[in-house]
Amino acid sequence: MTAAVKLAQSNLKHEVTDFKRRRIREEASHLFFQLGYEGTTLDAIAQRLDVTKPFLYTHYANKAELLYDICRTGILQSLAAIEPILDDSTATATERLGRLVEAVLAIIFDYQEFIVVYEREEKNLDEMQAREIREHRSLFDHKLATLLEQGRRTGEFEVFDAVLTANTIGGMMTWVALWYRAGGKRTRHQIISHTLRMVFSAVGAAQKVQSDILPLRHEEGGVKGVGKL
Amino acid sequence: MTAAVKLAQSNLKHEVTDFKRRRIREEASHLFFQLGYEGTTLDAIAQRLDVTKPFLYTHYANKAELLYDICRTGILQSLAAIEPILDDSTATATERLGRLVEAVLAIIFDYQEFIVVYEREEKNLDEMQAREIREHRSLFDHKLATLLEQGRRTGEFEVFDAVLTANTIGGMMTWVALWYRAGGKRTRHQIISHTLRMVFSAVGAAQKVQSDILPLRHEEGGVKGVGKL
DNA sequence: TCAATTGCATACTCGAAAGTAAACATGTAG
DNA sequence: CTACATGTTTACTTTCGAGTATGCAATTGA
Repeated sequence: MTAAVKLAQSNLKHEVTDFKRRRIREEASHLFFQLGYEGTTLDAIAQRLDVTKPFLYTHYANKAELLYDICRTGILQSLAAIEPILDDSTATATERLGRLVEAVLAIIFDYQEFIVVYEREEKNLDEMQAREIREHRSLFDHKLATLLEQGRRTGEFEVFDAVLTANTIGGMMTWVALWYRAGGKRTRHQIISHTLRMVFSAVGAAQKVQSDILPLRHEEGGVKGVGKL
Repeated sequence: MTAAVKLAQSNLKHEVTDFKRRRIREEASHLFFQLGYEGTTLDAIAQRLDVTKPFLYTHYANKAELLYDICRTGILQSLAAIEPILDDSTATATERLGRLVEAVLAIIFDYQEFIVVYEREEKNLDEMQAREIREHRSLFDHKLATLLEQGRRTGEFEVFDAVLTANTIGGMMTWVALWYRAGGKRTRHQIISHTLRMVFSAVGAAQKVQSDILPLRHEEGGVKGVGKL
């Protein structure tokens, strides 16, 4: 067997392995999301994947490492989504902030369970792994704060405490992950529009009126749809 | 023994009982906060209270009921804090909103662990109890949305979707509970001021400049204190 | 003084789940 | 045809923690 063929097979194998890990992450995060980390057994995860428990141990050393892989994926996806936007030096801070919010919310809708699991189950991570993930998280907040600071310098934003404001904006988006349920009263599009409003007002930015952000009609006699978003 | 004396003793006993339940709630919520619901053993709670596990069963039928008591206390404190403010018909919507934010943040600082435990561990509640607490939570959101709607009618606020905006404001405050740690870089007072800013901008309210809300000084060369709030 | 109730602890049961040892099937190189 | 590697399962161990049966000491009431 030539070296080239061996390499090709090795690559293939890694792809297969990564595919399997991805499938495990998906099913495990779904169960962690519903039942919690401690409330989910490895047998239950294995059953959803139509394999057995020892099989999982061929991909993860233990249960905590599986949780780590899930949390890591969520935060790395978010970081990957914002980096090209922040690096685009041709765009104004306002444009970048708007695109950032849209990109992060897209990730939040796609990886909601990963993100919620991280928020809720961080305490179950190994100390080392928790620290690594917290650093990624800090990096995210730092990048956002830096963008706000840039906008303040150009006069686009009116921000008094960039760190706290970045934290609030990050919190707004994470909060969406925590309450959003598909099939609720608000569409994803409405949530994105609303969040853009909130974010721009938080930084004191002049919002361009977007034709697709329409106010809801206000009916008489109270607030509609309370409690069921 | 007269009926009056019996009643007095009964009240006394209830006070003692309530005091004990309160102590149990405090220690249990502290451990649930640190280690999670499933990660905390009843033995560990008992040890912190210098009693034994069966003692806990004289006050709670099971572990889930203890969690219920904690979650219930957190949300009921929040509701109790906002009710007199919302009922004060002499105040403008703007005034009431400001007082509401201050009152809820005060509760969040005092009952932080209760609130975080509810956010993280709701899935471990019995279905009936979870529903009851969710209803209290909905009531909170509804009252806040109603206030926003009132402010919109008086022209004080510019709110396009009162339900979503109320949800965002509630989320901002809950988010504080999720990240705040005593001894961090921001004082409670700074956090309250910042949150008031964010909330008023979210509803498009004209903020009165408050002498005690001072901007942080902006130093050269980047963002300070990132990751350590 | 002596029941009876209360308040709590000691010591147990029992189920569940993480992790493992060993076997087994299937393919592949020599 | 045989030996070894790969991928997966069956069947096991072991620990741990929720919940309980029972006992005992102190207080209360007659």
